Amino acid sequence: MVTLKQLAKELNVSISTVSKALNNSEEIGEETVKRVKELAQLYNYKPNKVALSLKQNKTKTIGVIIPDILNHFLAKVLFGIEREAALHGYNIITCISNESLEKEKESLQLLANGSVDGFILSVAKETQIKNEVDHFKKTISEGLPIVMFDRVAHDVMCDKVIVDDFDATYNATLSLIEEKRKKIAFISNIEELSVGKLRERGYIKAILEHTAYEPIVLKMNRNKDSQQKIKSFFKKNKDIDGVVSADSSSAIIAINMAIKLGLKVPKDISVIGFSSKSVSNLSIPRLTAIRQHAKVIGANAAQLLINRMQNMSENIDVKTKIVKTSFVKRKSTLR
Amino acid sequence: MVTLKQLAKELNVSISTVSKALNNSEEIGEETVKRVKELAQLYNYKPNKVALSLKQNKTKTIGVIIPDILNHFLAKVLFGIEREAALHGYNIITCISNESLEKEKESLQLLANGSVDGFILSVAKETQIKNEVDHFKKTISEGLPIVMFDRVAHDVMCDKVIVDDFDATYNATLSLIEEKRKKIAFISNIEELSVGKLRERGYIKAILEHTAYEPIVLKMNRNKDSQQKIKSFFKKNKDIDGVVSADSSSAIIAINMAIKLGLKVPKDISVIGFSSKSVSNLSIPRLTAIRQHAKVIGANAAQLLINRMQNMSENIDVKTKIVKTSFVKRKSTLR
DNA sequence: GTGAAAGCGCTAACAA
DNA sequence: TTGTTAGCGCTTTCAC
Repeated sequence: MVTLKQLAKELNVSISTVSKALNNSEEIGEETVKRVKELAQLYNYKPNKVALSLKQNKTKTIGVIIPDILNHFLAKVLFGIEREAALHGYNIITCISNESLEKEKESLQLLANGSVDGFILSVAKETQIKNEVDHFKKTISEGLPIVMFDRVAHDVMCDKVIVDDFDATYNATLSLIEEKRKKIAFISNIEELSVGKLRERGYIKAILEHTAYEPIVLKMNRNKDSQQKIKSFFKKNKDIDGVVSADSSSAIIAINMAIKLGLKVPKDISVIGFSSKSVSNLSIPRLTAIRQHAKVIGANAAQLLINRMQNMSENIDVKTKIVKTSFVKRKSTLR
Repeated sequence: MVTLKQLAKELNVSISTVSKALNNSEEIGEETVKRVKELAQLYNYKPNKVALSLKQNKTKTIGVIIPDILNHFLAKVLFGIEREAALHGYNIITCISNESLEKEKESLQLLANGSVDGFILSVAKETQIKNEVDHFKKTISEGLPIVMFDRVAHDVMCDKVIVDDFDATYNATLSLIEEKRKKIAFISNIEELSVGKLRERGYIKAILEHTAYEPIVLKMNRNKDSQQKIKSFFKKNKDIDGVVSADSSSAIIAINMAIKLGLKVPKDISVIGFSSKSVSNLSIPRLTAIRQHAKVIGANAAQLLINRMQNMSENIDVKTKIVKTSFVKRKSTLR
């Protein structure tokens, strides 16, 4: 990489002249500016990012800590973050906590050394289970703002972007009740997560508000054999005619299993799941889905963070932004 | 963040003494080292990464340019890269080209300003179609090594990690022929990509080597209605009893559509697709799959790059590493 | 055993 | 209009 120094030498002017010329300072003569710019162009000069960061004490880089990049929802949020960040001239450094508290702490530590100006993260499963938040608080106290999305730590004062999980499953369950479904089950493989709990509660509330209904819940471990679990569940709980699923894959499997067991979807059984478009399209009939607008969540998180970073002096109150889900009627439900 | 300067002031010693003490230099007295370390600990001192990078002229950061983070395979490679990089103390800056040549160029440009020490990337679709490679060559000539994976530009001299796509579909097709399938079709929604072409050729070769077989190919646009396309395809080409799919989602849809059309899988029709475990589990029966070992690919790419970066002086020959696919027999084929 | 000084690449206040 | 200088945080050579 060419440096100002080299350009200056070749042009027989001082470094600061070159710097000013390239930054369109009024101070420098037209002729000089022209000469400098031409040479810079020729050598494809780019100001060294590291030197700039050191000088200006900010990196224009956001640290993103994601629990699981293979989770489609989280990947999509990352996409939204990246796009919004790029729009504002920010880069993102991605760390994957792999749902581990230790790795999460480590990543936070590692990047809090001047590598980034702030963080966007979703809390790791282990962290949520153990309910640890000190590492977040410490980072914030060091002057690095955090924005949390989806899985948030309520005890930490910071900006947050969340989904109306509770309302979403509540409404989804209501809609199945309106379809006159009699036995509505809830399937989840994320019960340990804050969002998993909220989704379950939304379902429970809708069920308990209606006499003649009672909760039927299947909780699975993410890595276990879902097909078998769902099959036994269907066999054990005869006549289930409605399913609300907290994730996408179990919803797809539920549809396929129902068909396999000789049921017609949605004639005999309706299925609703949290899902993105691409996954909803995998089943026949297509899955009626609760969409979370992951990209919007990512974009919002990035906006909140960038806004906070650019106004570090003012002490803005922390915001919690709720991105509403939408209900996308496809073919796995009656209405 | 505390700096050496502040520590030095508080301890009434010089900056260099503090620096040396923290780096366990032999020069510094035991007592001093102890005092320094204690205060550093107290203030949670971390050496400023940016200053280090400037000083040492390397960032310990890898730029990763991914065409599409929502592609499960690519996301998984990213996971592999991140893990391997972290193991060696490297961070990754992620850019998403969104399959666009322009964005790819831009990202390369943007990070080639000292932000990263090298790149790992998979070539964007548009880039492959237009067959542009100058931006890669330019980056390399600026002293920033590139490692390409999966979708590579053959005209660029750099390390590469690829999959044995050709052999994989060739063998998959053979295995269907051995099952005594009579009409074997190939379904692809990635025909524009280098890997898509290779996969198709592998299939074609196997078919042409056997008289009594002829190629039946369905090419789809990624964003169009795959369910409808596959349905028409099945209806138009009666008696298809074997499917090799270049991607995972069309394989899953093919299984579901076959069932929907009254066929038994795998009794009446076998389906094989490129797929990861999690997606293969979505269909009933589970998809027999060609696994690409995405994480291994990512890890290999990271290793190649780190190795090259750490031996920039020596002029090592470029390597192309082939990560072999494995054939995972599940329930959508007879054998 | 400790400190002063230079230098990585850049910007900006100040001097000429 | 142009140049000199200091300084961002750190390491390292060379004096003391």
